[in-house]
Amino acid sequence: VVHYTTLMSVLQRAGRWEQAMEAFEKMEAAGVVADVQAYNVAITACAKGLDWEKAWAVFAAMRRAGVEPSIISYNALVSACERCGQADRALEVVRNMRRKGLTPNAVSYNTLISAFGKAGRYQEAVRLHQLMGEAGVPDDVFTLSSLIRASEKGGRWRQAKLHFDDFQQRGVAPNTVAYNALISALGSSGRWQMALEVFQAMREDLHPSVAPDIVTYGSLIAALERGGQWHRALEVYDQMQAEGWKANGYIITSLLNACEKGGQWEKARELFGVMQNLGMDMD
RNA sequence: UGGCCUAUAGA
Repeated sequence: VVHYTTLMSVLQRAGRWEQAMEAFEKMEAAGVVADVQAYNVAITACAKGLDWEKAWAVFAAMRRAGVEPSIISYNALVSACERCGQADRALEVVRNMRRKGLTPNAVSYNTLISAFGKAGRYQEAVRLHQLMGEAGVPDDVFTLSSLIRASEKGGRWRQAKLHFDDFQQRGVAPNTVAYNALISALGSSGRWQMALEVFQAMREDLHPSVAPDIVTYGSLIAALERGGQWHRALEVYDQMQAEGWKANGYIITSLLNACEKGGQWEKARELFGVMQNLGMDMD
């Protein structure tokens, strides 16, 4: 069982969720009895495949087999709902969890907050955060990035910044993802100057867990593109390369859009060449 | 500490 579960875990993390499910079926066909962890990985694989119904089916099969779902099983099911845009169903799963005597933990709350944020239901996301505190479950950096993302949906860049500052003041140190989310939220609202400021603050942050990554640059370049700042976008691109980062599809597309808006056809042509060297499709 | 759950970028 451990070998199968390890294999499934690796496949699912590599995005090969279909193969992970095949391994699960092969395991059962081979007469190996699945344990909780094996079921949990299977549910996660379904979640990655954006198939909450299949996740639900695996969960039901687990119960039928007499295997007690753990809090992780429930959380994995909540995650499946979250990924499929089923916020209300996610909440229902957490209610079922409580009914079984399991207490929702930080992962449960964070996933719910993310689900409501993705659904554009900011107020409910904030309400869940409040309930989390009342339940004595400490919020963390996952909560923070989920709340920032929830703010971004409705163009609430001020709220995004407030969440960021609030967490920081309470001693929850932002990490790379939290900074990235904030840069993205500011960019969506057209606040490219502030996005640049946050990027600067990020570089000055002493914590080792806040090093800019490829998503940071993607978010910042997108923010500049939206603001019509093609020249600054290209500057950031140069800086990124100087630090050893290789462009990906997100970056190139944003830069192409930026150049197009600015009428920079020469630059766009260069980027086209880069894209082809990277073996990307040009659609 | 051999296997399981949550957050961030473009079109």
